[in-house]
Amino acid sequence: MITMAEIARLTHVSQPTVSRVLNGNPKVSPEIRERVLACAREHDYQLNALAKGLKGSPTHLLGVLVTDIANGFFADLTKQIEICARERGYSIILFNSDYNPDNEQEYLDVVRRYRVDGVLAVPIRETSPQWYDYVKRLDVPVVTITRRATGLDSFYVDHPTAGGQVAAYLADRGYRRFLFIGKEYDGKYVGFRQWLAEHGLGDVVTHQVLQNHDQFRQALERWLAESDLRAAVFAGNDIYALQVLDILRELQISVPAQVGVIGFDDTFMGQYLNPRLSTVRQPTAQMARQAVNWLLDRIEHADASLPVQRAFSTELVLREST
Amino acid sequence: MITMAEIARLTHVSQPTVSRVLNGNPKVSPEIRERVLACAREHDYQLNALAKGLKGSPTHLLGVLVTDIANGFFADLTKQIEICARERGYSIILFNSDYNPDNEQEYLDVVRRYRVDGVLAVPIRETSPQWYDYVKRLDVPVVTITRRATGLDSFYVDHPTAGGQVAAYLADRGYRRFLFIGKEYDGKYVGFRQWLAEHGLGDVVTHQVLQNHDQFRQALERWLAESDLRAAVFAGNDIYALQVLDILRELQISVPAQVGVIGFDDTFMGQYLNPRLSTVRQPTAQMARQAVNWLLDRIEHADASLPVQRAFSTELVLREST
DNA sequence: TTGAAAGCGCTAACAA
DNA sequence: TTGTTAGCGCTTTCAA
Repeated sequence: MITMAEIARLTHVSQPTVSRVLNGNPKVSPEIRERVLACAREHDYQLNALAKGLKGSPTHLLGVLVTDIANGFFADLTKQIEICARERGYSIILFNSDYNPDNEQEYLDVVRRYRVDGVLAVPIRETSPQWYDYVKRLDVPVVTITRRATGLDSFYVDHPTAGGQVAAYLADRGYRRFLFIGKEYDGKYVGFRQWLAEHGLGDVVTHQVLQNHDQFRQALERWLAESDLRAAVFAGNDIYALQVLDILRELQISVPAQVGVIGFDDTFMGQYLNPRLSTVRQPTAQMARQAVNWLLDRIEHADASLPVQRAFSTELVLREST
Repeated sequence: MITMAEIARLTHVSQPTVSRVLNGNPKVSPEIRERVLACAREHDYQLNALAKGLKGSPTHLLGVLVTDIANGFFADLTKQIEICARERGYSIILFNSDYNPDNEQEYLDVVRRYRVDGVLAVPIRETSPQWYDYVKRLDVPVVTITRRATGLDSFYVDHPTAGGQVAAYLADRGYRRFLFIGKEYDGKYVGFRQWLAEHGLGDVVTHQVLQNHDQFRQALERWLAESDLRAAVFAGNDIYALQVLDILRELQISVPAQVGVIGFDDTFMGQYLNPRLSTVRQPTAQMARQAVNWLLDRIEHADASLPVQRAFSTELVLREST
């Protein structure tokens, strides 16, 4: 690959002059500019971003850390991030933590090696001191996305609030027993439970982790048999909801007539499912766009203002399943 | 961020000695090694990959170019690529071409700027001379994945063959009219049509591009009204299939009783749809793994053997929709 | 076994 | 307006 020095030799100018031309510095004579540009074009010159970055100038690389790119929601988020970053001239290094904190930590090291200008992350344990400490030790800005991390720039939807929103809706809709699919400490479940408790429904809610089909089918069957109050399932994400719908069909339980189902994330497929899935929409594109722009502003203006905590509101998307 | 020179100063050795220690060169005295390692650990040293890459040594960066990361199939593929690359110590720069050849070309330039060691790509126009020429001009190995590109390393499933496989299955299943959803030049459609033509069914097959719901619904309705031969829809990917199922439900046409539907890719959701989706499985993980390993072997052993064309076979996954 | 010196390709400061 | 020089952090000779 041809270098500036080489072009300089071929066009009989100094190498810094080539640099000036290629960087659009106005104070070069038109003839030299022409000669250099022609030569660069002819030899298909490409800047060596490594050499440039070495001199301390920005690498225009962003680290993007997500938990699981195969999940449609994060795939979509990543896509938005990539589009937005590209618009501003940045490329992204992608890393998948797979919900493993060791991977997460390793990645933050890798990211430093490549001297990325900043990091966008969906952290695993956003509230843990380790995450906070680790981020604080990095020498580049880090923005947390989709989760709220105290003391760090965060662009997120408030999961407890969203959980409460779902509870209110389901209760209003006449449901009187509730099953949440996901981890007990999931913010959505916390807010869901809390709303129900505050409205006298605290003893009719439980949760279940979805591990595999059979285990879950049994658990669901058992739960349904326990009572004949009108029941609703709140799935922690649309993928769980999809699986719940499938099992209910196996059990020949009709949705929403016998059991209501609501998901979370409003992934693409939800609108086409049978029955169409009620769910909670996160403003993915907006969140991604604002997070990227905020990060890049911090980078480009060496902005050291206080961390922002930007909460986005969720929106109930009501379709056929509730 | 601390540098080798800094560590050298602190430990009273020369900077190259620090380099030796950090690179595990055996010929350094144990005491020095200890001192240097301790200092590096204490100051949380991280190699500057840019400086290293500048010296011509590998960057351990791979460019990954996909058409649409938001499509579950490519999200899955990317995930597998990332896992496999990380196992061998490489990080990936991700690009989304969005089926736009301009983006594609731009990315190949960006990738050169960062001096990636190699590229894995899902090209848009894998058979076009432009793609071939562009790849040939790059000075790093490029491996084409999921598509077959003549003259270049390719790890793919043969789409025409898969299309033929689908045709044979549908015909055998008693279907007598066929609609393919996708572009006319799609390899799957080519093979599909060819098989049908060879078996006297060439005049009962057509195709339709899915642009938006209404346009497609009308087209589908019209097509269904044209004849009452037993009809099947072959969707170019599972996402199309999902939409076809939805429209058929709107039209109150039962699947598979009145119309059969088969998808392509075997994305995760297919097994949970109602009805469960028949589809064609690509061996994603295997394809990704072999492609990455092949690419890395080329890189690491400066292997300049002839291009390989590795075709993977697809597998019909028969569920409820046909 | 260790150090000195050079150089990768670029930007930035300073001179001319 | 252009060139000279230095230096970013590292690896790689070559000497000692």
